[in-house]
Amino acid sequence: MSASDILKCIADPQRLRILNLLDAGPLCVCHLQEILDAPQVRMSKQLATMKQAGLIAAAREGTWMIYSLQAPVDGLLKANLNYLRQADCDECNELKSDLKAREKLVKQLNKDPYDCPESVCETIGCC
Amino acid sequence: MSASDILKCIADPQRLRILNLLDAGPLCVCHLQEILDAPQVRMSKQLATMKQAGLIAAAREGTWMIYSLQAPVDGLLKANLNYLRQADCDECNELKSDLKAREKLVKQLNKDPYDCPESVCETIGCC
DNA sequence: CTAGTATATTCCATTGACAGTATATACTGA
DNA sequence: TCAGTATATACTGTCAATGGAATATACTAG
Repeated sequence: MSASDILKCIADPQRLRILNLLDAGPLCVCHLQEILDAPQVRMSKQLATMKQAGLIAAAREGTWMIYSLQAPVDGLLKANLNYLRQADCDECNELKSDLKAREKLVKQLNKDPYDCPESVCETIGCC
Repeated sequence: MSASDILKCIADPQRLRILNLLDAGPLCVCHLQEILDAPQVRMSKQLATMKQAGLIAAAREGTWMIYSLQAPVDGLLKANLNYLRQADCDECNELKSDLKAREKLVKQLNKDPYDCPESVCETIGCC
């Protein structure tokens, strides 16, 4: 996995948003879909791409798949996320609001624990 | 010019090498060709791409074109160059050796001042 | 075993990036 | 004006990325 390959992953707006969200903690596919308002196929394929690239890891919990950044988190990815989250541009602001949407979703799941299996809640820390 | 567009520029190995070299100071097309061992067409087109992206600037000196990083240097680009130059990977090491090749070239031009017009020498600091 | 839910994969079409060849442009010096 | 050098652009073919529709898989609950 070369630096260029990692940068190509990051260079896609939606993949970047996914990586940004996962950096705040694991999430399952359906929650990513919801936050990013993306169709299932696209999400699944982008996740597959990044998994192949070694940037993220998947773990099954029943019928759900939980994705997280592959540990140890790639330094180049981390450097870019750090930069973009403190910078001021359209895409950077979107990353910030995505993180807020994530918070909101987690709180909502806290109220409605039946929305996801208990083991999932433990993993993503929502309930 | 979005963050993704800039990342797409950086994500190409040869464009990255060009940006890395220009970060050490301006260079003309023929010198870039020489250091990167790339045909003229390819070099010219990649430079055009990055110029359109607003990452680099061009200045004519007679028949020569001198390229430099567009000031102020884009923060995202800088962050990536900084990271990659201190990291340890194949591409990172190539960036380091490119900088050495640049040094060598400048010294060589110092000895052979007729290789390039005087105004060029002043700009790139070779003679 | 069946139905249902969550996710992945296959197939197909479209678009975009990139390379190379040939040609054009911009400039210099005689 | 002409020849030569440095660089840019147009044209064309090829290959990779991306998206959507349909389908397949993996799992759970009954």
